[in-house]
Amino acid sequence: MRVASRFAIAVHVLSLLGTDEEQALHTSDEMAGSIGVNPVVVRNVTGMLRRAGLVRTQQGVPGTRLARPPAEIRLLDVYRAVEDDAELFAVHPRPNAGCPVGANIQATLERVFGEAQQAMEARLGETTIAQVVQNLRAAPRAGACGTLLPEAASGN
Amino acid sequence: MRVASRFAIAVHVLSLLGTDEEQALHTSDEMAGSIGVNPVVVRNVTGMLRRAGLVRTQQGVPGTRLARPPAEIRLLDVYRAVEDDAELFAVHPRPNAGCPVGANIQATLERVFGEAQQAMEARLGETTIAQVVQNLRAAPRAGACGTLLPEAASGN
DNA sequence: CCTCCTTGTAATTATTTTCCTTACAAGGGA
DNA sequence: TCCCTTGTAAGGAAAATAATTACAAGGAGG
Repeated sequence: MRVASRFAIAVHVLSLLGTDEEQALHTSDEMAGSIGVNPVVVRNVTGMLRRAGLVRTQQGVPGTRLARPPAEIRLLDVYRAVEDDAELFAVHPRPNAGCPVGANIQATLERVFGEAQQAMEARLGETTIAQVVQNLRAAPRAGACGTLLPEAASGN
Repeated sequence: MRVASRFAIAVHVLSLLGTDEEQALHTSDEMAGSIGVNPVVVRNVTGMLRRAGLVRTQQGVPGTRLARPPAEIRLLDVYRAVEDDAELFAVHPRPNAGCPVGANIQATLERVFGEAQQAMEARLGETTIAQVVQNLRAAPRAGACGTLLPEAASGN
């Protein structure tokens, strides 16, 4: 459990928007019911997605909609939208500069860790929201998200 | 900053052990001086590395040494030793099962996120401690780790 | 114009992780 | 036996994450 669940929530939001393009009205309350979190969390995530140009929202106007087709939204775009430029690996901050290892370990680790993170991000770049939606449809279950009970968000 | 710096510390430890195989005596205090952390942290990390079969330590006997050559220790081995089977990505725990998206999102996310994590781990599997040590030597600086002042760990 | 609904965002609190430190038992070597 | 080490539990500080409250900003419809 390292990458904040904000990323998973963002993918969930985009999946909701991508399942029925332009059809249903997706408010933060409605989506919060499907995700199981507080509506404010959804609004914070949609705000990040909006600043990244992935969705369109407007203050005062109910609903969130995709800014482009699901096939053109890669999970990497979503990741960067909600995680910004966060480093995946932490490096200890105070190695001893008087030691040959300590003096150079940070630069070396940043390089090696950066390569690993790039590999992860490259994989995220190969999957789109459209593929996620297709995967969700492959194992569908009945129910409508718009008729959720509020308790769904707080109940355990 | 998601993966705990424990991983970076573990790589640092193994780099120290790998720079001068079998030569110097590497106690937890001495390594803690190079890393800039409390010796207990080092002992906890070496304990995990020992249980993973990467180093040899013995209660009562000073020093830690590698259990196999640096070229045969991949960063992936180190990662697994200190992070165990931790999931890199968090998934929101309470999606609404009554919604088609909410009912299937967890399985889908676990698959997609798992692929991304695998890509990252695969990259870690391509780098060895020997390579890290070689990289450290490419930009050496004077100094000896064994003569460190204790303040190095707490000072800023 | 006014009311009602929404979104946007700041601020607070709670919960969980991570990190640092103290303390001490366990154990080998001189 | 003494002195050093490692191993580990336990406490607490600090940071990150999550959940919630509160309210300003703003469009839609009457």
